[in-house]
Amino acid sequence: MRSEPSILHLDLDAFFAAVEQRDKPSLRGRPVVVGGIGPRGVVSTASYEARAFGARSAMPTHEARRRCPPGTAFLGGRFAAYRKTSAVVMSLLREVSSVVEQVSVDEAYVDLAAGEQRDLSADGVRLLGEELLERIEAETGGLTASAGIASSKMLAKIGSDLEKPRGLVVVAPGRELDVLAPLNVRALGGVGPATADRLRTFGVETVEQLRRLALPDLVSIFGEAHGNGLHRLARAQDDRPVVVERETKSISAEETFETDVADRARLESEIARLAEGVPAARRRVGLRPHGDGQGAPPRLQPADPLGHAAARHRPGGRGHRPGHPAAARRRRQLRPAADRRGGVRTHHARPGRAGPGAGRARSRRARPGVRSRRRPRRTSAGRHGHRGHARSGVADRRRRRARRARCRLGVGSGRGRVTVRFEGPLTGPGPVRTFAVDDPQLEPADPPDWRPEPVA
DNA sequence: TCTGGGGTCCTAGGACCC
DNA sequence: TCTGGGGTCCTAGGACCC
Repeated sequence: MRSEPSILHLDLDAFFAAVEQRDKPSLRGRPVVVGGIGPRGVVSTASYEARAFGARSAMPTHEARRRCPPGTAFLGGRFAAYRKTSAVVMSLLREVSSVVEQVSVDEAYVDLAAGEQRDLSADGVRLLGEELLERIEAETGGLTASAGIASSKMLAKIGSDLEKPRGLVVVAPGRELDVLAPLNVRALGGVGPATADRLRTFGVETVEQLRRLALPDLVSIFGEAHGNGLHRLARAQDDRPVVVERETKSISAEETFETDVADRARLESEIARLAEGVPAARRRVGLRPHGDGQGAPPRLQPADPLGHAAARHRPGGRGHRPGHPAAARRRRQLRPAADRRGGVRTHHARPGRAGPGAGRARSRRARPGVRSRRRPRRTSAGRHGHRGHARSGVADRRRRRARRARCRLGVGSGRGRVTVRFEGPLTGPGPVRTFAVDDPQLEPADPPDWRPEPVA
């Protein structure tokens, strides 16, 4: 936490919907919903008019249709237009400071303390923020944004959300805990539905109540990293720096089928199709290109025909003993009845390989699993200390059951391979099969002068 | 027919080694 | 030979974010 309010968080208001309303005057003043418009689509952004009827982002589109009146516009989205407008805003931010961390297409942090000396008093940064919001409005054709300015990223982000739309909140140093105390724990970054559910069982709903839980209790409930993170967040302890570039660590491709797919052959061909796009996507983000970038498309081949690995790690199978009769039965029974989603993911695409740009990447990467459970890790609510998981619990088990019932097709990854797992309800005969996608582009070394391409 | 698609990070636990 | 501690490497699973 800094001694001055020198971190600004900017968030564009109902961004996708606002771009649509700007470009199509007939939509102004009307409810607009942007997102997936298919039978299984979800809402990306609802305009404020649509929010008045209860439409929200992440809501299934059919639910938004049910809530909104006739005349509501449901749009699939024009991402090129959104990116173009976003670029205008980001360049305005870079005029304010050279240290701008773009978090997503409509959100960024700005370090006001970087570079030239400026007035970092509460009044000074308020004036700066006011001018910034005006410029954004003028240069984007009327789009509004909200900003929070505070002594940490956490408080800046919370501030930008407090008076949306077109809000500007400066959290004066020393006032952080007062701002935080009455908020619901969900306002804290890293507290999602699972953590909030779990906290509620301990009678904790607000940040103030969270602050009364002792650190050892939080750690025993949520584990080392998440427990420590919650303890710090509740006390407004956050010293994450604003960083200009973020390294891409994994790429994936995923699609939800319009209708559930129960046919194994069809499933395999869909996965193969998705997998073919992965090397190209990887090149696009500058992750692990090699040679001239040409290579054979990935192939699917059976890797573990009996599905032992998949069975061992099935949800609910933790602590499962391989010799147990129930385990053998479960192995025989594993077969998805239907899948609604397919996907392929690669990540940590070049573990342990040297190459220009790779040194920094490797040193920053927390290698999965390389971690002693006895030695307390230095955790912080900073870069990644406040994420984690909630163990077991009724809600947790309920969710796991729901996941199985949805027949999700899960996808994992490994060194130099993409593995595809099938998950489904434990019904019917037939083994689960794990497939490896051979990707020749993962192996060869980079040319010595290779540099990652900037992420678009 | 409730719940997309792109990511990040953390943790449990098995295999293996000393 | 047995037992166990401690560490590393890796996979799978889960929570969370926009």
